[in-house]
Amino acid sequence: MSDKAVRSSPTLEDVAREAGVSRATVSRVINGIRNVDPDIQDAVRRAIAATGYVPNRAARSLVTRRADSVALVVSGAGDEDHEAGGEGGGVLADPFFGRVAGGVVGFLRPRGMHPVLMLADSAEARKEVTAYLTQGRADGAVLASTHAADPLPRQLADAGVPTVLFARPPSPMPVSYVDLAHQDGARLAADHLVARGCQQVATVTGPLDVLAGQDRLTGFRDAMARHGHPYVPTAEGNFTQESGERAMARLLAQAPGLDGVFVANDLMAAGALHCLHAHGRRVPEDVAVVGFDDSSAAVSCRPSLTTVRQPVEAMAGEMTRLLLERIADPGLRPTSVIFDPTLVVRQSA
Amino acid sequence: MSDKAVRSSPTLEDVAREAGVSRATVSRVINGIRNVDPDIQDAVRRAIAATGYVPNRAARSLVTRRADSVALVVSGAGDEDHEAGGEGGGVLADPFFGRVAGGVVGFLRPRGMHPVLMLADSAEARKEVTAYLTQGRADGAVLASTHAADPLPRQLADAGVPTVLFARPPSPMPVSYVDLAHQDGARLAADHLVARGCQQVATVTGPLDVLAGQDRLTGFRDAMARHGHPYVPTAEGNFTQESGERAMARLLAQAPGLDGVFVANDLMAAGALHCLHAHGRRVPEDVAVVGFDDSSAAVSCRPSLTTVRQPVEAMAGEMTRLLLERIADPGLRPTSVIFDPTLVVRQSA
DNA sequence: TTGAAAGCGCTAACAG
DNA sequence: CTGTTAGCGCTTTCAA
Repeated sequence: MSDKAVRSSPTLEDVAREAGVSRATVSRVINGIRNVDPDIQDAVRRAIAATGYVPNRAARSLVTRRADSVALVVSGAGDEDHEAGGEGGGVLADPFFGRVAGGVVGFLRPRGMHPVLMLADSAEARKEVTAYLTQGRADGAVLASTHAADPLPRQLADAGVPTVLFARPPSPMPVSYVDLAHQDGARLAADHLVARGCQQVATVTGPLDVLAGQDRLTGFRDAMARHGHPYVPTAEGNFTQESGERAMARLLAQAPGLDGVFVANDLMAAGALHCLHAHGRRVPEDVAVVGFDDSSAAVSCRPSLTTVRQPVEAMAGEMTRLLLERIADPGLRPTSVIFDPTLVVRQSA
Repeated sequence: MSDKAVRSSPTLEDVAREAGVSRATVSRVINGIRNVDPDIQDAVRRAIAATGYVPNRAARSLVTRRADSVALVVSGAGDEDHEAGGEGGGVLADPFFGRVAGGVVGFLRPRGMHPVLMLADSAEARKEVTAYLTQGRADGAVLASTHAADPLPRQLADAGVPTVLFARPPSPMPVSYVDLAHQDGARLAADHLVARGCQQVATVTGPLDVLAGQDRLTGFRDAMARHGHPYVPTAEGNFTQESGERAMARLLAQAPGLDGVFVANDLMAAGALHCLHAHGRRVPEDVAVVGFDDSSAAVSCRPSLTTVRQPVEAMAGEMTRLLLERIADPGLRPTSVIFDPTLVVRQSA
């Protein structure tokens, strides 16, 4: 036996000894710093392989003051579910967050990073998120909020935490974000409905206290006005399937002769489809329906949904890229990247 | 100006000076070690508040050799999607993983922890996961696999990483897991179908190379046999909605007179509903349908699904509890916890 | 019950 | 181009 037991993993010191060089040199090789003799690099690499060395992140973080990690925060404004041991499923179970997570992971993974998943749906939870970031356990955060009034973006900005948002913040603040050209998307829907000959169109809107909800409505209204339809019946939903079903019923009562409807997201559109079916209206023969998002709901509906596609994964990827950029260069000024929607034509319109 | 600029966050040293004690004492107070004079404790706490001290996790990890963090790994066996910058949305977008994530976060958050989200859907990715854990960046992993042949559980076990699986591993290995009593669930479905008077029942199975798929089938068959129906027509699906739709069509061709069907998960059941509707069969009048999982699909279907509930969030929470237990006491022998399913009656049966 | 001191493994000046 | 050296902030014996 040697002086020390074989336990624990090898350190830089061990590799250095094996390679017959100093710790510093090994460190340089590992961190890809040039100015290292190629022969020595080889020797070091061999030594690393021989010892099975893996760097100790904590030690590195301690000196670099970087966690080499980012947080993926799913946030709400409410004070809903508290610790129970099984809550929060609701928010995370939303396929939308799955897509965001997929985009974030897709970007991070090739770079050897993985996000820390945090749920911030209460004041308490938001404080924890801020504390976590402040502690330096993650170098920054990508944040997707469900509610417009979410105070977390501002909290993080104030705390000096590099942050990138999904969607423009409702009140101006110096923070980067990615978003979709919602109005353009709504216009796509309007143009399609008009092009297929709809004479009386209506719309189920999203919650109007959310920017996306507003923008999709105004975009749709403007486009319809340009097509000579200044008045568009509307009914507000809250992005859930059930609310879409109810809103559609109200629309039908309000405008029995409607032959086209733009629903501000696919989930509500699925609800609208059920309502229409229950009322004996055929889709798309009697009523054409256009959704928004191109979520999984769009393809599982019958008929499948013609919808405005939001490239969520790409947006989440870009969000992550922006974050890493800011982390690397904290002096950077906030930016925004706006993505263009596209129309996906299926059966419903 | 003092000797050093005000930059950077305060350290233990600063707190100690402020409180007029030593670093060690402050450390003891922070870590809740007894044998510290109450008065001094107060002084220290005041000093902590005054300085706004937050512990540096990296420094702590360096000495404790604990990351105080766990990984939530979503794994597959395939070698599908590679780095592209937006992939992986598929797996994570599955509401099932959302529920798992919700359960894990629900358990972890009250304890001040947050999971690192990792996707392991290629050999490359699996190596990265193993490396990450081996590096000690996380103390252990909760793992949910999509495919039965996933080699990751074994890899982690071999690497000595504390691991807890969702679902029993297909080949025996010394690892803890939580699972559902699938056969009991299938029996619940059979009993319900028989009780409501179905004479000719069939079943759409899950993929039969997956334990859950097998168990649900054998459980259903056994129960039906006990009810005097030794033969049950079956069609295999792969847990996707589309496969359920196709399998249902095959079943209809095979047994045109069927009046009851057990579908091994809700997604396929939704597909079956569409197929039945297309064939002019009313549900539940002509054909009663029972699903499995009680996922969000179950309530968004029309008619809504009577289904066997799998308490995913609770299972994920328990999985996390087991993991923390193992991390705290690595000597512990592997255990398993089996949850009981319940029947949720809605409209389809 | 408290303090002094010795590192944990790594990076980053600074010499050579 | 490489080695020496000094910590990063914290926990933890070991004495007092």
